[in-house]
Parts: sequence; C-alpha cells; structure tokens
Amino acid sequence: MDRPVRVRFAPSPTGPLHIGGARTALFNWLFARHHGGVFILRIEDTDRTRYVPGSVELITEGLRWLGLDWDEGPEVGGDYGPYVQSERVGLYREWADWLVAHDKAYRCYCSPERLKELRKRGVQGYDRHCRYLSPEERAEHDARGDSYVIRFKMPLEGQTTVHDLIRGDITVENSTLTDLVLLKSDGFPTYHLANVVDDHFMEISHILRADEWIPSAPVHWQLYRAFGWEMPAIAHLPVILNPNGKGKLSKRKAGFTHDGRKVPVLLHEFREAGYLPAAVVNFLTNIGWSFGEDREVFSVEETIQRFDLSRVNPSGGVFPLNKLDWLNGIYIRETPPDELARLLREPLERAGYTVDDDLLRRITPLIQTRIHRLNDVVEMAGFFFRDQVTPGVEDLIQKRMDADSTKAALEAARETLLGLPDFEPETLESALRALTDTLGLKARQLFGVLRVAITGQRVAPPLFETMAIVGRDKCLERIEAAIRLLA
RNA sequence: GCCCCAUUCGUCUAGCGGCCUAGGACGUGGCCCUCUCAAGGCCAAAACAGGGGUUCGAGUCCCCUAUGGGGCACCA
Repeated sequence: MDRPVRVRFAPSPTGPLHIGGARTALFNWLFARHHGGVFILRIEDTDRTRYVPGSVELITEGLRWLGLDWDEGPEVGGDYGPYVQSERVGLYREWADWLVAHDKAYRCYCSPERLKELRKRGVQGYDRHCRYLSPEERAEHDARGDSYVIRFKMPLEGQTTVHDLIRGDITVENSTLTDLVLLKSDGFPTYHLANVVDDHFMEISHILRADEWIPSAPVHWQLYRAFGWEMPAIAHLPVILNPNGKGKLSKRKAGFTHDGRKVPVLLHEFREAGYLPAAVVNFLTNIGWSFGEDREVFSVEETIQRFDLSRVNPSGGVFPLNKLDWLNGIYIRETPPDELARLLREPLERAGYTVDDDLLRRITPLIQTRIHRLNDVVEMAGFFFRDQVTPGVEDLIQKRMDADSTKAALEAARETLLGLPDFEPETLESALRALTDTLGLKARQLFGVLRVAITGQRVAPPLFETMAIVGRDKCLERIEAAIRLLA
C-alpha cells in the first residue's frame, strides 16, 4: 500500500557528524524531496553513557552546511514530536509492557555477571534462561524488587524474510535470532524498541539506513509483527570502506592519502580542508548511486529530480577521495570570482594573514583554476600578503644558468622595469619578452628567475598579472633583495 | 565460530539474456597549448574473482568455492 513518503535521519548524539552519516542523511533527504515527502530529524539518545553534550548542535550544523533541511525535528518541531527519544521514554515503557502483557516479551532478571559468564562459555546471544521461569519464580524476583530488563520472545523456529528495496529478499532462520533486550534496567529502551516504536508512531514510510543494520532487519520485522503494525519499506545503503583497504570508513582507521594528507572523515573536517558543500553533496551522490547518462557532475536540483532507489548500488566501495579533489576543483572554477574571493578569506586568515578584500578580489581569478581546495590558496597565493619573500638561491638559478647570469638577468630586468610607462600586464610582458632576446635567454629562464624573486616560489600564478598586482615598488624591492642574495 | 550481504579497469561506476570488440569518470602515462603550476584539448594502458550449470546465446539467471564487508551488547 502506498503511504505518504515520510523518511527520517536518526543519528545518535555521540559526537560530530561522520561522512557516512551525512551520506545516509543525504539519501533520505533526496528521497523525500524527490517524492515530495517529509524529511524528519530524530535524535536517538537512549544510551546515556555515550551521550556527548553539544552533539546535536554539531549534527544540525553539519546538515545545514550541506544544505539539508528537515521538515520535522529539533528546532523546527512537528506534529509527531517530541523528536528526541529521551523525551519519549514513557511511550517505550508502555509498549514494552504491552508486549509482556501479551506474552510476546518477558522480564529477564539475569545479572550482567551471568551474561558475561555465558559469553565466556561461548554462548551467542542469550540462553533464554528467564524465558522459562515459572510464575512462582517470577513472583519471587518481583517481590524482592530485583532489577530486570524486558526481552523479546523471538520465535524459535521458522524463518523471517524481509524485502530490501535495494537487494531483494533477506532471509534468516529464526533459530539464529536471539531474545534481544527491549528495555534496559535503567528503564531506557534499546535502539531496537525505540526505533520500531518511533518509526511506527511517526508514520515513517521508508527506512533508508546504513548496511550494517541488515542483520537487525528481520529482528525488527518480528517486532512489528508482535505489535501488529505494518513495517515501513526498507532499504540498506552500501557501506563506505576505508581508502587504505581495511574495514569500513572510520575516523581511527582512515589513514592518509598518497600525498600524505589525513583522510577527512568527520563532516567538519571536510569544511576545514576547504571543500565546498555542493561538491561534497555531488561527491556523496556518486558513491552508491549514479546519475546515469555517463554524468558525474550535476546539481542537487538535478539529483532530486532523478533520485530513486533503483539506481542505488548494493555493493560497498572504497571512499574515492581523489575524486572529491577533482570535483571540488570543478566547483571552485564554477564559483563566481567575487563569491570565491569571499570564501578564500577564511583559510587565509586561519593561516595568519591580514586579508585586504580588494587585493583578494584581484588575486582570485589568477588562482581559480589552480586550486582544488580553498585551503590551497595559502600555499599558492600567500606571498601576496607577506611584506617580504625569501627565495632560495637554488630556486632562483634556472636551468642552464648560473649565479652570475641570474644576477645579470635580474639587474637587466630592474632597469627595464624602472623605465616602463606603466605596470600593466601587457606592458610588462612585451618589455620582458623583448629583454629575453637581448639577454639571449629563453622566456622560461628569465621569467623563472623573476617568478622566484618576486613570489619566492617556483610554482605561482602567471607572472605579469602577479607583478602588476604586487606593484612596481615591491617588485623592484624584491628583485634587489634577490640580487643581494646572489652577490 | 555462527548468521547475513556483496563481488565489472588501481578507484568510483554503466550494464537489468543477444545492442559488449564491456561504456563513462578519477587517477596514471603520452602528446598539444604554455612564463612555472594549473585549467583545457587529443590519445593510450587498464576490469566481468574462479568453477560448474540453465539457455540457441551469460558480465547479466542459479549453485558451489574464494575473497571482501557487516552483524552476533542492558551501543546505536
């Protein structure tokens, strides 16, 4: 039956948003937007021991940075609230008790020590000891006020099949399923109970979650059946694996890229590394989903129009970080220069530079095709914001030149620059090109010397535009300094 | 150990029984452009995990093996 589309992203507030979580959120959001449905943010904070204050803010901040807006949830409210599980404990308790009353769950008085002992003996799950307690034994425990958990009475035989929208039927033998805990001894629900109860009462139509949840799908199916509720349609998104080979992507195991950078894993690390949110979104949609038509670059609007589950790939894959660098470069080049200039300010300031807006606006077009991440501006164009540059002698001396010819070239250039009517790029270029002839140097030699003298770098934006921005006085100063260096 | 899921170039992927001489993209290599580096243009190398079936025909369907991943908590 077709229900109105209502999907949710349900993170636990145990820290900042992980890129994998962001991908799950994105796919849910795209699904909702494509179908004109509702996207809900729900906070699953039922484990009080793992709660990290401030996480919710970190998560909502991350979602907003990506441009994912939620229709119901924290900060925006909605008719199905509260959207924070710790504020709904009464509900879970009520339904756990309902299951007990209807003989679909039972109180288990086993101590953590006994459970640990079971595990040591190699018992998987739970041995169902308390499932078979006599009424007298139960009464005894209750009279003593023993603490208990509520466990689900899993069917002992038969099999359970859940239909996954992406991978088809998933079938398990019920005998391999355990009597999972529904309500903990502190009165809080476990994930399984809270998740099922909330999805039902929030009228969730489709569950799109990470693939590590596949094993609990049949368990949830049994819970829905016990309650007599209809289970939402479900789909498991493929895992994202570490780029360096081992296991699923995690902060601890992500490792480093080939060029020695730390692989970003938390969403805010992507922002801090200078990636654009639109590029991250585009990148994420290319993992586990494909646009079709052999296209890799597309807008969110286009994605929303086209997004569906049939194009989601069931197999997990490695996190293709270098593709993000390429994509981000494209998005940087497509950003209007004035806007890019505004974005470039932050990384420069973080690097300790005092940024003049006017100067930055003039520099931006020169580096736009030369950076892949916003942060690259520091290395590429930092010299514009320094009073002095410190070229190395070995960098100054070009191929098939020596200290003397380099010095001579600098002196000749100084005289040429002194006599120019203006300091426009065109003027500079024609004058300096003419100078290469009189000096008998290749363009790359003379320009190379000047580039290093003026920028302090072997790799820099185009020379003449750079010189025009740096200005005649500073250029001459830096040339003098280079000459002194060679003396 | 038990259970579940997956398996196409190094990587992300297209492919839903004949359009496959397996397409695109990143990366890599080469060439062009060029003041360095980019950007851009052109070209190249590069894959159906293995074995059995089913079928006139299999990358596409089924089974087995191998490999990878995930799950087996009073964590989500």
